[in-house]
Amino acid sequence: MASPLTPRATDFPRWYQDVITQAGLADNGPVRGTMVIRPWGYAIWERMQAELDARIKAAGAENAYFPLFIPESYLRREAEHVEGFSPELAVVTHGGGRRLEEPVVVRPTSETVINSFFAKWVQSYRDLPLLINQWANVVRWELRPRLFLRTSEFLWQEGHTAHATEAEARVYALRILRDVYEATMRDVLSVPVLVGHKTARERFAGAIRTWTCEAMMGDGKALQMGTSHELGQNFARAFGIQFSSESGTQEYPWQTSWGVSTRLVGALIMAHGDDAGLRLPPQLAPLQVVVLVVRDDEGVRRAAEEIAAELRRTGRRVRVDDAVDVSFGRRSVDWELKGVPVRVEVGPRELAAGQVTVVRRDRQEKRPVPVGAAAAEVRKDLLKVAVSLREEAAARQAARTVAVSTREEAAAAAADGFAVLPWDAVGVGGELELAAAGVSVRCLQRPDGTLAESDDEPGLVAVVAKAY
RNA sequence: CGGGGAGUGGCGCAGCGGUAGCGCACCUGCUUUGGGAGCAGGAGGCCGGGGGUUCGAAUCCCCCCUCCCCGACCA
Repeated sequence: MASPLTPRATDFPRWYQDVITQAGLADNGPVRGTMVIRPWGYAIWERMQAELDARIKAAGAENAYFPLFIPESYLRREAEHVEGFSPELAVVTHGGGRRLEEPVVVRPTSETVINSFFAKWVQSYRDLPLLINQWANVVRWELRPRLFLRTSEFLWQEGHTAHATEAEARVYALRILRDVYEATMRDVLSVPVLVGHKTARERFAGAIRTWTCEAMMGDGKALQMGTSHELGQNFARAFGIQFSSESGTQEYPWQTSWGVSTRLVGALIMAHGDDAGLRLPPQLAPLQVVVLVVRDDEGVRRAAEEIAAELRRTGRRVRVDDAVDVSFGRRSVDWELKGVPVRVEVGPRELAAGQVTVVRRDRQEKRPVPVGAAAAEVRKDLLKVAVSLREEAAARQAARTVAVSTREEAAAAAADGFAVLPWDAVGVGGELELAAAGVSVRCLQRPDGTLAESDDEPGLVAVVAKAY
């Protein structure tokens, strides 16, 4: 039987769709661009949420919830913001069987509603900083949807903060970028990312500065995984947020906003998946270990249960697959598609020799392990999988990143990887030229990969790639 | 919105004037079970919609609808 997946080298986008279907991650919804997230996919998202939520709270933000419906007039208050979002708004014109006097938009993001309340809540410098996060769905009507990567409705987290000074806002935006986003991507998703500055062209509508986490996918294309924005005083002015300073003057606060979405699930698939399916880092895997009963046998079942029980006692997420009426091959393939990091095969033959077989999903190598040592070996393997997935992704990124010096070279090199060149060699005009070639400036950094103070700092380099 | 394709059981497709079929999946039974098992039996389809041509239309003609792919926007 052939693989249920199109090989990545044959057609990467199709492979991506195949993985989502075969691993049971999601289905298309009935309305174009909408997505049904199935249990296996949702469990992965829930774990991402939990990890992000803990880090967001550690950074001092509190969760709250704001309404789905926003008065259309709110969007218009910030000029760039409306302009940026108008093309993708879903607008509700009728409610309760009547035409609404003022249409309401389904939130594409919540800057406007949240800031209208910040105006009410912020009176004094003592009310600052105000650090709010919300988990919600948002709608941005998409012409070319792709499951998890670009859907008309998606789930995300959006943080919104107000600070007394520009410097404090900047520090907070960067703290979220590094301590929450970059750390989660690296340590939880096992996806190494480039952090950098967005160019004016790629900046969030209404922001004065946008920071980004960009990762390289299995086909060499870039994916924007998360952004953190400095909003300056734009929204504060638009929504009349003012506070009395210590010296008694009325001031506008400096704000930030930041978000990551279910797109992270797409990133995980494309960063780690192989021709056998998904490869999940143990930190996110709904099941970390499957103990597979190879053949129906009393002793085999007992041994499998014992290994599973020991792993559960030490906090691992384990399932015993004893569906022996389904062929061994079928079950192996299914768990590989789903990306379970480690599989233990228990069969009568090896058990007679006092052994079981342990298979790491990332390498697909089988090795015999004494029954008594199985649980301990599995625990070690789980740690190794997390590291090796990250290292593999980092190695790919390093191997497919080249330094170039002209826009022509950058466009060519970005065909299947990242091109790095002096930002001076691109410039605002050069970005249009690159766009015509199907590539874009993903971010600006200092040559050593660190973050620049601003996008006009001298000597910056541009990372150029094809983007999702 | 510009260019290109396609609509036929759950999914993927064939059939292109004679009244609908294949693969996978599904159901039942038996045999299997160490890498997507085999055999036998079975269920499931206003052939996208409307109109026309014809003795007869999934098939030919006209109109409409929808979806997919490629371009400009995008977490």
